[in-house]
Amino acid sequence: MQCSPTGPRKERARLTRRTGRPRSAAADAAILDATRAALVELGWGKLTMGDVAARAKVAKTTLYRRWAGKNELVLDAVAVLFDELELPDRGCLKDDIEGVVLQFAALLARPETKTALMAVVAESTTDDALRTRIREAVVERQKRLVVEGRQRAQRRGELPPDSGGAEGAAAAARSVDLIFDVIAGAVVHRALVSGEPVDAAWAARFTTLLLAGLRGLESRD
Amino acid sequence: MQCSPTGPRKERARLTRRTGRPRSAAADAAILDATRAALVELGWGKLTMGDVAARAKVAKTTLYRRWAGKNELVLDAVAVLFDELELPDRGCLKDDIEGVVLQFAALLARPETKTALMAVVAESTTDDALRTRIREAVVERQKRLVVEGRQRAQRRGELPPDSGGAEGAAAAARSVDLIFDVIAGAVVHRALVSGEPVDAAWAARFTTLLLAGLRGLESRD
Amino acid sequence: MQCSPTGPRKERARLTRRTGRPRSAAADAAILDATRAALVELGWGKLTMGDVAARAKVAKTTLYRRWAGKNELVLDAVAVLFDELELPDRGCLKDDIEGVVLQFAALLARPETKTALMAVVAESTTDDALRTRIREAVVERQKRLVVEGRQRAQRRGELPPDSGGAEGAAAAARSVDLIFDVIAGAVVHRALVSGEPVDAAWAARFTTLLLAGLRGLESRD
Amino acid sequence: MQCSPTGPRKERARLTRRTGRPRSAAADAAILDATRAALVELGWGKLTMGDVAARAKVAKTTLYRRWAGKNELVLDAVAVLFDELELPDRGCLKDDIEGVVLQFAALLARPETKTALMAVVAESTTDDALRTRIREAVVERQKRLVVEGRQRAQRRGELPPDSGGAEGAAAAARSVDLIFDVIAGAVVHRALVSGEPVDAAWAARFTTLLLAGLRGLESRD
DNA sequence: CTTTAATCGAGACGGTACGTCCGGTCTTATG
DNA sequence: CATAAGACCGGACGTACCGTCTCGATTAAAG
Repeated sequence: MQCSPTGPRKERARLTRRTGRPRSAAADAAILDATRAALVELGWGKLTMGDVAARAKVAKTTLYRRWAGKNELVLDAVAVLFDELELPDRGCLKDDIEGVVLQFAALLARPETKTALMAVVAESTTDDALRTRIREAVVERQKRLVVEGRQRAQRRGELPPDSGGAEGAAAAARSVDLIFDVIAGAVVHRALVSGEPVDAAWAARFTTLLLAGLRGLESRD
Repeated sequence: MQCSPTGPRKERARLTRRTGRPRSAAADAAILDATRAALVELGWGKLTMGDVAARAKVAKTTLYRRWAGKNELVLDAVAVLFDELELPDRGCLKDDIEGVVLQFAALLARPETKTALMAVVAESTTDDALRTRIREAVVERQKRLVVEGRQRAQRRGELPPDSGGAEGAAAAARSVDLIFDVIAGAVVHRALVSGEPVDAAWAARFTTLLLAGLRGLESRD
Repeated sequence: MQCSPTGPRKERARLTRRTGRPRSAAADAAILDATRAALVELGWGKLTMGDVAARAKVAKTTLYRRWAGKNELVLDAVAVLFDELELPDRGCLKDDIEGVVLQFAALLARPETKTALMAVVAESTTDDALRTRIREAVVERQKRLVVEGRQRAQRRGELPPDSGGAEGAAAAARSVDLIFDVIAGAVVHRALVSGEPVDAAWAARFTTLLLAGLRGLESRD
Repeated sequence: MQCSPTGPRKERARLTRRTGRPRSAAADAAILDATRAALVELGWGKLTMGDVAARAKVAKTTLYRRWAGKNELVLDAVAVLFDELELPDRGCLKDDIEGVVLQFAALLARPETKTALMAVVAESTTDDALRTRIREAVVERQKRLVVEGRQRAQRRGELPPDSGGAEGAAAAARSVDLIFDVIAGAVVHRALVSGEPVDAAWAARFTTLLLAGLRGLESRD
C-alpha cells in the first residue's frame, strides 16, 4: 500500500547528519491530498505547483524540496490509487476477470486518475527517469493482479500449471506481460481514447474474447 | 487520406461572403510540417506555439486564426499520419493482423506520434470538444482497418459471415469496436505504458491470443 | 477655415492621370468625425485606427490611403477646431484678451482637444515632419489672433504703432511670438499641467499681468 | 531631492508582515536609469516595458510588481530630474528669473524630459490618478522656485512684502500659482509647441515682460 | 459601350508589444 | 536544518494593433 520502497520523492542524502528541523510528515499527506483535489478540479493541464502549495497550506519551496517537479508529484499522488485494486475470489476465472476489469474501469473513471495517467505517460516519452518511475510505481506493481488471478485459476484447474524449469518461468512471465497489456490496454483505450463506457456488457464480451484467447494460447505455447 | 472532411481547424462561417484576402494554403502545410518537426525535436511538453510559428515562417496570429490552441494544432498535425496505415493482403488473417500490429507499432515508435497521442488524449479528459475531434480524426477513421480485415477474412472463409438483419449489423459493429480497442489498446499499452518493444515475437503471440479469442467469441456470440 | 493649403493628408502623385474611381469626399468627413468621437470616448492612448475605421464605416485601407498614421489623422481632426477661435471686438484690449483666453480655455476643456494636443506635441519631439505640420496647422494659424488684437489695440491707441522699417517689422514679429507663447503657454499649463480651472477670475488676473507687462515691454523695446 | 514622500510606485500593503524576500533596492535604481536611457534613445512612443526590463537586467514581472504601467514608470523616472532645478542668487530679481528660465529650458531640451513630459500630461487627461501624481511629483514640488525667488526679491526690496492675514496669504498663493503657470507655460510652449529656441535673448525679453507685469499686478492686487 | 485605372470593402498577413501566468530558484526572518 | 512568505528570472501565453497585402467588386472618366 505504500510506495515508499519505490522512492518517488526526493530523499535527503543518506548518511547525512540528521540534525536540524525534521520534515513535517503531515505536510506530505496534505500535499498529496491537495494534488489529487487539484487534479479533480482543474485537470493535469491547469494544475499548478503554486496552487497545490496554496491548497496544502505549504510554501512552494516545501514542494520542491520533496519532489523534482509536477510530473513526479502527480505520479506519486495518483500511483497510490492503483494499489487499491484487488482481486476478490468470485469463484471462477471469468468472474474474476470481469471483476477486475470493472474495478479498473471505475478507477479510470475518476477524474484525477484519467487526467493524470495519460499525461504522465505522455511526459514519460521524453523523460526516461519518469518512464522508469511509472513502471515501478504502477505497471510492475499491478501485474500482481494478473499473477494472482492466474495462480488462482491454476489452483482451480481452469488453467494448466506452469511448465517447470527456467524456460517455463520465462514463458509464464511473458504470458503475464501479454495478458496485462491486453487487459489494461483494452480498458484504457476503450475508456479514454474511444471514449466509450466500460460497462458490464462490454466487460463480459471482452472477457469472453480473452478467455477463449487464453485457452488458444496455451494449446500452442 | 485527407482530413478535410473532419474539419479540425477553425473554419470561417460557412456560406459567408467570400470577400477579403483568402487564407494562404501554403501556410497550412508549412505550419503542420513545422509542428511535426517541433514534436520530434522538442516533444509535446516543450513545443510552443511561438516556436512552431517561427519554424513555419508565419506569424503567431496566423496560427491562432486557424487553430484554437496547441491541442488542436498538434492533433491535426498528427492525425494525418494515422491515415498512412494500410492493410496489405498477406494471404491469411493471422498475417494480416501481425502486419497491421507491426505497422501500428512502427507508427507509435515515431517520436512525434508517441509524444503527441497520449498528451492530446490526456487533455481531452477535460475538454469535450477535443475528445470528439480525436474520435473523428483518429479513432473512427482507423476502424476501417478492422472492418476491412474482417471482410477479407470472411471472404476467405476464415471468419463466418455476418448474420443478417439489424441485430446482426449491430453485433458486427460491437465486434469491430471491441477488436479495435483490444488491438490498439494492447499495442499502445505495451509500447508507451509498459515501455516494452512491440517486436515480431510479441506480435505473433498477441495475434495468436486474439485469433483464438475471435473464434471463441464467434461460437458464443 | 480650411487646412487644405497646409496639406495634412496624403496627396496622390501630382500630374498623374486623373482616371479611375475618385476618392469619396464623404469618407473624409466621416473619418474626421469618427476620429473626434473616438478621442472623446477613448482618449488618444486608446484610440485605434481600426476603431476609427469601424466608426466611419470605412475600410482601414481607406484611412491609410489618406493619412500616414494616427498622428497625422488626429492632428487633422483636431486642428480645424482651433480655427473656430475668434476675436470679437469687446471695446478694449483688456476685454479682448480676457475673451480670447476664456475661449481658448473652453476649447482646451473639450476632451478631444486636450487629449490630442499634448499627445501630438509629445510625438512631435521625435518626428520632425510632424512638428512642422503642427506649426503650420495650429501655431502659425492662430497667431492671427494676436496680430489682430494688436492691430485693433493700436487703432484704438491702446498700444503704440509699430516702428517703421525692417527692424520694426522684425521687432513686431518677435513681440507677436512672445505674446502668443505667453498667452497660449499660460492657459495650456494652467489647464492641463497644473490642472486648475481657467475661470473668469484667473483670466482677469492673468490679463492684468500681461497688460502691465506689455506696457513695460514697449517702454524699453 | 527625493521623491519617496510622493510615493509614485506601487507599495505593498502598509503594516503588512515583513516576511518574504525583500524587494531589491538596486533594481529600482537600475530600472529608472534604464528608463531614462530608453527615453533618450527611443522616445516615449517607442519605449517598451520589455526593453526597459532588458536594459535594467531585470525580469518584466519585476517592473509590473512596482509600477502600474508605462505612464507611472516614466513619470517617476523623469520627475526626479526636475528636482535638480535650483535658484542661485544672482543679485537681482531679473537675473534670478532669467537664470531659472534658462535652466528650465535646458532641462526641457534634454530628450528624455521633453518626450516624456508632454506624453505623460497627455495620458493624464484620461487618467485622474496619473494627473494627481503629476501634480504631486512635478508641479507642486517646483513651485518652491517661485516661492523662494519671491521671498528673496522681497528681502531685497524688489517686491513689496505679503500683506498680513489669511487673505494676504491666499493672495500670495494665487500669485505664486499664476507666476508659475506663466513662466513654466511660456517656456514649455516656446520650446515644445512653437518649437523655437529658448535662448538668452528670448529669456531677457520674456523676463522684461514678466517683471513689468509683476509690478503692474502688485499695484492693483 | 467598352476599356482602363484607381477606389472601395473585407479580411488575412507578418510583426511587435502587451500584461499575465507559471516554473523553479533565491533570500529573508522565524521556528 | 526546515519552514512560510514572497521577490526574483526566464519564458510562453493568447490578445490587440500596427501597417501592408491581396482579393473581388465598384465607379468614373477616357477612348
